[in-house]
Amino acid sequence: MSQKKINSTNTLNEFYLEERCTLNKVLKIVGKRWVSEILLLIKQDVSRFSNLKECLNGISDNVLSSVLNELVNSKLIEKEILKQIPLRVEYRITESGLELTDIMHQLCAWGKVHIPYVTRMKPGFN
Amino acid sequence: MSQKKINSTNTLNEFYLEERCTLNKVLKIVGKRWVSEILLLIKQDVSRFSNLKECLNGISDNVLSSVLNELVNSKLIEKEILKQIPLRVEYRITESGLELTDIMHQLCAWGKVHIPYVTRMKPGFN
DNA sequence: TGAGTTACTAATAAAAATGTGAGTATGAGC
DNA sequence: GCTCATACTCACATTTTTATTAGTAACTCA
Repeated sequence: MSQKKINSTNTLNEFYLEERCTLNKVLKIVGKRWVSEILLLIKQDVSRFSNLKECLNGISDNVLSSVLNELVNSKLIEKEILKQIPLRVEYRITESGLELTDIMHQLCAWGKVHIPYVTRMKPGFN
Repeated sequence: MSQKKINSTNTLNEFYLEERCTLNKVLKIVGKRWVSEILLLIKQDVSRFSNLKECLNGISDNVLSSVLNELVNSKLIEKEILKQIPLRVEYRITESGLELTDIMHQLCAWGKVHIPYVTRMKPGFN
């Protein structure tokens, strides 16, 4: 994994923005790849590691695991380890996470109206 | 600038997610560093390159320029080149961008309630 | 002619995000 | 004791994102 260099301009800029407005902290969490999909799947009761993996074509164990950890850490989901054999773990969305998904749905609705007109930069263009 | 490798798993995963849900396209645009700040500043009539730069401690010309281009490209802002000497350019938020900022304010309000409880991963932890 | 200003762009470097493949712990069942 | 399954973790490689430095175009004013 990457090690952060505490004094790099990159990290300083990140801290600066997170101090400046909470929105930047929020976007730092939900703006990462897979995060919103995983949150929405868990909301729809896809609650297990292996089920999530099935639903997300191409995600690797490592990445799924790390996103789940961050979501637990951010209290958007909860993790329950069931004393079963074989080992079984369930993830569930929290009240806080649920509120966030409401806003994400609005964001998505906005996108459906406005994104068709958006041409993303072609690779290598910018 | 970076060149995209069309067939890298990274790029394929990105396309997969953008196909899967518009939300991922939206987050890909607004989840980038500086983007939300710049959009909100332009909404507050900070309309010129140099003024934006003053407001954003530490942003470099290159980065500001590339974010502005992407925002124009995504039709969240408009660019007007004024026939003045010295050269003067003004950016203004569009109707679409304005709608987006409404949702961003909600996201920010959510963050103010829930983020205090969030401990971000320490550098090097995950 | 040459310096100054605004609003950039290009090449490249540094850092972080993302992905790969192998390995781990637990206990069941053969 | 060996293999299997689930749900991971770790070290390392790849790719993208972000930042740095230098330079450009257009036009003014001295």
